[in-house]
Amino acid sequence: MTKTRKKTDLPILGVHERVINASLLLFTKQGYFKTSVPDIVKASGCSTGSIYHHFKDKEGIASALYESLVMRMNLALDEIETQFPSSKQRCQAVIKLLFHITETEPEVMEFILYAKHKEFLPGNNPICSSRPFQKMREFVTAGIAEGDLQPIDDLVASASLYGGALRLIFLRLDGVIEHSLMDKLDDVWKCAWRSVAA
Amino acid sequence: MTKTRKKTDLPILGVHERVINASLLLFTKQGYFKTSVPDIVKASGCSTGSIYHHFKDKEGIASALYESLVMRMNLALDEIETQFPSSKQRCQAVIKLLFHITETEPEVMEFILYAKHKEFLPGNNPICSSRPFQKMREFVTAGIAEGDLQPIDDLVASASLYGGALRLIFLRLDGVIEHSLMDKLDDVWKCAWRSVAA
DNA sequence: GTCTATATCCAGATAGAC
DNA sequence: GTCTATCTGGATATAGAC
Repeated sequence: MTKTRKKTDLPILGVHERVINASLLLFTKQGYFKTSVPDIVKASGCSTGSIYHHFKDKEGIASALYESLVMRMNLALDEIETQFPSSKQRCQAVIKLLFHITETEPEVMEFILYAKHKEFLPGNNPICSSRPFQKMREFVTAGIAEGDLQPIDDLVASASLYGGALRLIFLRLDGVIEHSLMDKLDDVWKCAWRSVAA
Repeated sequence: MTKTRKKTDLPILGVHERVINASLLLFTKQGYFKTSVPDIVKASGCSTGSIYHHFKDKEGIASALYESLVMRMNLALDEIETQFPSSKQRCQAVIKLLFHITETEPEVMEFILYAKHKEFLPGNNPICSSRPFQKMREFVTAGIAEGDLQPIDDLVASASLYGGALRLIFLRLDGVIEHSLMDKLDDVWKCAWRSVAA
C-alpha cells in the first residue's frame, strides 16, 4: 500500500511536500521564471515524472505553494481574532505577526508579498484582495465602526495603519535594513496608531 | 546621413525610443519573462536585427528602460526640492507626484515599483536604495533634524510617512481601488503627517 | 543601420518501462 | 507512483545580404 497524504503521515516527506519546500526556496532565491523544472528535480530529489504526476504543470506548483501559504496566514489571523477583543490589539498583533514571519521565515514573506503573483498565477486574485489581506482590513473597519479610529475611508485607514510596517518589511527583505525588525516594533506601532487613532 | 540620437531630433522616433516605449507597455502588461523579443519586434515595428544592434540583449532593454525612468523620477524630485523650502511641503509634494504619475502613467509607476527588478536586473540595486528613494528619505531625515518630525529612526519615519501612500498606489495598480487617488490625497496626507509630526 | 533567415539551445512536458 | 529517456516548440541571439 502506498502513502496517501494523511495528517498522520510520519515526517518522512512525500513528493508533494518536498517539491513545495524546494520550490519556495528556489522561487524566492532565483525567481519563478529563472527556476526550471530540472532545477526543482535536483533540489527536491524527485524525478521529473514524479513531479508531473503530482502537479499539473510548473504553474500548478506555484499555485499549490501559494494556497498553502495563504492558508497558514489565514489560520494565524483567525487566532489573532479569537485571542484579542479590540481592533487596536488585533492590528498591533498583525504587525507583530508579519514582522515575526519576516524574521524567522523570510522566504515565506517574500513569496507572499513580493512575487507579483499576477505574472505567474494568472488565475489568482492580486494578493491584496486575498482572504488574509481582507481580514486585516476588516479589523480596521471594525475599529472605525467602534469609534476607536478616525471616521475616514476604510482603504485609506488600513493603508495608513499597515503601510509603514509593510514598507519596513520590504526594506528588510531587500537587505536595506540589517537588524531585526522586532527592534523597531514599538516605534512602528506608535506611528501607525497615531496616524489613524480617533 | 543617418540619425544619431540627439536632443534636437524631430519627434520621429528612432529605434531606441520605439523599443523602450513598446517594452514598457509589454513588460507591465504581460511581465518581462512572458514578453519575447519577437513580441517587441511586432509592437515596436523594428526588426530583430535592428533591436540587437541597439541593445546588447533583452536584459539591456529592461536596463535602459529602468535607467530612463529613474532619471525622470530624479528630475522631478530635484524640482520639488528647489520649489519647496520645508521638509513638510516636500514630502507632501512627493506623495502628490507619486499619485499623479500613478493616475496619468500607471505603467511607469508599475514598472518602477512593482517589477521586483532583482529578478531580471541582477546587476541593479533594489529599487528602494536607488537614488529617487534615497532622496525621498533625505527629505524625512532633514525634517527630523529640523525638529518638524519626531526624533525617531529615519527608516521608521520615512516608512511611516510614505507607507500609506505607497500601499494605496499598489491597491490602485492592482485594480482594487477604482477611482482616482487624487480624491484621497488630503486624507492620506493627514494620516501620514500625523504619524510622524513632532 | 536595417533587414530576413536561421542556428542553437534548453525549457516544459510526455511516453512508457518498471 | 516513480523513474529515465525523449520529443517538441519556441526563445534568444547571430549571420550576412542589402
